[in-house]
Amino acid sequence: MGIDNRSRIFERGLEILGLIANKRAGVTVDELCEEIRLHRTSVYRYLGALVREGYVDRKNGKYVLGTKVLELASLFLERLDVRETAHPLLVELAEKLHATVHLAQLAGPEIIYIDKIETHRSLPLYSRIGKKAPAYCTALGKALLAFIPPERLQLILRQMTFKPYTDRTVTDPGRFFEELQEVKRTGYAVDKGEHEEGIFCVAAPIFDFYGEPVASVSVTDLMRNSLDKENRYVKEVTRTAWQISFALGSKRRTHLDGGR
Amino acid sequence: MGIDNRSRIFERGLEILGLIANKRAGVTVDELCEEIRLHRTSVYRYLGALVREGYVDRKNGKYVLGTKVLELASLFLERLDVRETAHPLLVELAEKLHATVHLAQLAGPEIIYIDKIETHRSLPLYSRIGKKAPAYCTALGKALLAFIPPERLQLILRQMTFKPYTDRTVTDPGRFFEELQEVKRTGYAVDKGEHEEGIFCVAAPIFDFYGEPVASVSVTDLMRNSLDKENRYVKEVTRTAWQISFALGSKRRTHLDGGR
DNA sequence: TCCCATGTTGCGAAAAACGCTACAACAAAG
DNA sequence: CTTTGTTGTAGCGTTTTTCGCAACATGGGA
Repeated sequence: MGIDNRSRIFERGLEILGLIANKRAGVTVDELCEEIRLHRTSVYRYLGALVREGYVDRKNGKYVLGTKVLELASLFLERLDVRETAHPLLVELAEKLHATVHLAQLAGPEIIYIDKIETHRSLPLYSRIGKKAPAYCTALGKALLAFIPPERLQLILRQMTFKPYTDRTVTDPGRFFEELQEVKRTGYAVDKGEHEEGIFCVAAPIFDFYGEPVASVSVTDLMRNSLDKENRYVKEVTRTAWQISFALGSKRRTHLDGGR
Repeated sequence: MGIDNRSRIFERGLEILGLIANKRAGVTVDELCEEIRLHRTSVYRYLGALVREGYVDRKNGKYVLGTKVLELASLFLERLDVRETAHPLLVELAEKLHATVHLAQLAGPEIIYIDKIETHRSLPLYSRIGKKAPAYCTALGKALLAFIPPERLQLILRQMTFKPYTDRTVTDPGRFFEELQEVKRTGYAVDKGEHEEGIFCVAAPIFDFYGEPVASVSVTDLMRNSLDKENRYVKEVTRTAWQISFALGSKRRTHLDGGR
């Protein structure tokens, strides 16, 4: 952490950019002079650089943010990989709960695991990074399906065949759809041995900058668990999912918010 | 047009920010030194300011864009009333045509996407909000260039380099100018695989209260389409553009009316 | 251990910014 | 039609800041 005050001019320039950003209606040169206590001439020179580089535009004699900031933000988002962002938080979650944690994306009517964190106590499971599993009988899948746009959901439902993996697997489309509504309402999904016998999962969706569900995170344990433990899983998984969403720049405040 | 080279330091700082933005994997101090031919010490001081203000973060010893750029971009988008006004109408258009819809602004000789609506059937495209594309080979760009004041057009034309993206890209300035006249006459622009191979676009300009073209709206599809479908796209896109213009208080009755 | 890459600090020479004045272009007011 | 005010440029002496050098930490990896 370099606490080096020695690039004052550049810092002041950035400060001016920040000031302009925070005035939605635009700002005049004199207002800027007032705020940073500089001579008009000097402010013009900062503005010249900002305008030349595209960070600031002139609109009806006032200065407003330019398109360059959008361009940078797009590059910032491009670099943001859900997996990279999520990983440390997933490790933290796995360690806190002493259980296996998964990260998955939708791939048609299936999910694909894109990350997996095991702890010393974790169970031998079917999953592996890159492996696929059906979406309709996994918590990870349901957490995602519940939040995608209705048209896309319909499309995916049509591609699905509800094959029973265990005697708890939901195979009735109507009942499945109802379950998704419940997931949408509560913000998390569960799987009680619907895919693998005796395996219990809780999952929550992760939203990106645009409010779109891009991945989901889950914790896995044996089914013979107390209600207390189950509640703790729900709480921690949703918390982690929310943290990841936040790190991705999501604007959602709760799972009930609409996208965008 | 302030041609005042006198804020070199600030400008150089912004240049450094731009360099960092364009390296997705992050950049080291020495790489930056190389690029701008400055001593390592100085670069550190610029970076110090950028990190302090949140424009840049350190990630594994490399420097990458920070969250501040996202923050500014969201403020930028918030200020755009075109976008807010247009959004519901764009969604409607996308649903009606089952195709991807874009909203863009001019940014010098390029366009920048400020909104994008996808449907379940939409194509995987290169675009993203905040991303830029050349104006001369996109329908969105041509729809805007055709309606800006001649002096401004001349200025922008001088900044353009006509690089061929596909073998259909128009690279002759004279022919391009003629095409703009045609766009001005008909009120809409098309792009038949001039930017992305096999991609077809129709765009129409949006005018604000003062009759100035402030944005354009487009619909995108594959090129293998019937003339009927093409005509439908033209009709619907221009209709939506007019609705948005109207909502912005545009006084134009047709695209042939003069501005102001 | 030494080495090399990475990051921090002190200081003088050199360069840039600051802010003064002056001035042009334009609009609104008198 | 002049006056007054606003907005943006330009030149230049003075003052402040930066630049780049060298020296100095730090902290792995061969």
